[in-house]
Amino acid sequence: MKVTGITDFDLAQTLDCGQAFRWAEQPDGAFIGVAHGKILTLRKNGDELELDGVEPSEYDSIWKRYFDLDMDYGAVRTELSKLHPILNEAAEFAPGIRILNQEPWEALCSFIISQNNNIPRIKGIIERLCAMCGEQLADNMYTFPSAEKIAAMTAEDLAPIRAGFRARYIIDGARRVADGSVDLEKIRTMPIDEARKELMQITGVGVKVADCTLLYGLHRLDCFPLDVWMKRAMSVLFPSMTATDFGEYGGIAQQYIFHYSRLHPELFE
DNA sequence: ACCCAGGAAATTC
DNA sequence: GAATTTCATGGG
Repeated sequence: MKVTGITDFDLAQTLDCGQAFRWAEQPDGAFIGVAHGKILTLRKNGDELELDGVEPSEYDSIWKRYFDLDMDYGAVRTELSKLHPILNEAAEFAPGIRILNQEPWEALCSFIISQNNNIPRIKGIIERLCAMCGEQLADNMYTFPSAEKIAAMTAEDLAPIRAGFRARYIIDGARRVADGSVDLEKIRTMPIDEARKELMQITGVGVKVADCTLLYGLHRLDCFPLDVWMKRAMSVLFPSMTATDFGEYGGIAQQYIFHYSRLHPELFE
């Protein structure tokens, strides 16, 4: 199906800005990925979004929310741009970024894998994890494995995905999610400090991984994850500001700044 | 050989 | 308690 009137949405900016790891750009500019247990192929032409093989009912129940298409990012950008001229520049650099509503366990697991790691290798580990434990949908296409499936495994079982020291963190996270001692849907509506504390029960989850889980998996848009890039950006570009100064949509500001910084490394030499 | 990567745990001071 | 080291793996 095709949806028209889509503004403030660019596939490359949104799907390749470091918030999600399972989308691949095709030579013709389409993006193919797996989410919610389904393969999806996307194309964008002007304000028209094309979703291969998707019925309107599925768009309404899954994909509209996944891509956060009900939120007015133009209005958010206008407000954020008032906070700082460099934030305005970062937002104008990639105005088509949206914060996805990823599945909470996938976000948690992905950002556990992300620690002290680089993005190409994060993607490789995740794809090997999906191939080993997920359900096959097509050639080389697998669902993201459930926490229950991974909870039944050991760190040695995961050795082939080459996650290194993160393997035992993945398993601890899976076990806690599977047995309910970490309840991601309860965490969704908790006060932010309490939510963070709950996630940090998991071995291998500190403040940064917790914040990424909250922002990308539970859509807590006030979370402002500080990784090495963001710490550099804050000290060099925003020395007068702190994370909380960016307000209720700070997570969106964070994504503009992260993406802008990553594509302008010369700013930090 | 060395340094770094969307960090956090383990150890030491 | 705060500062430092270690943890696998792979690429530049």
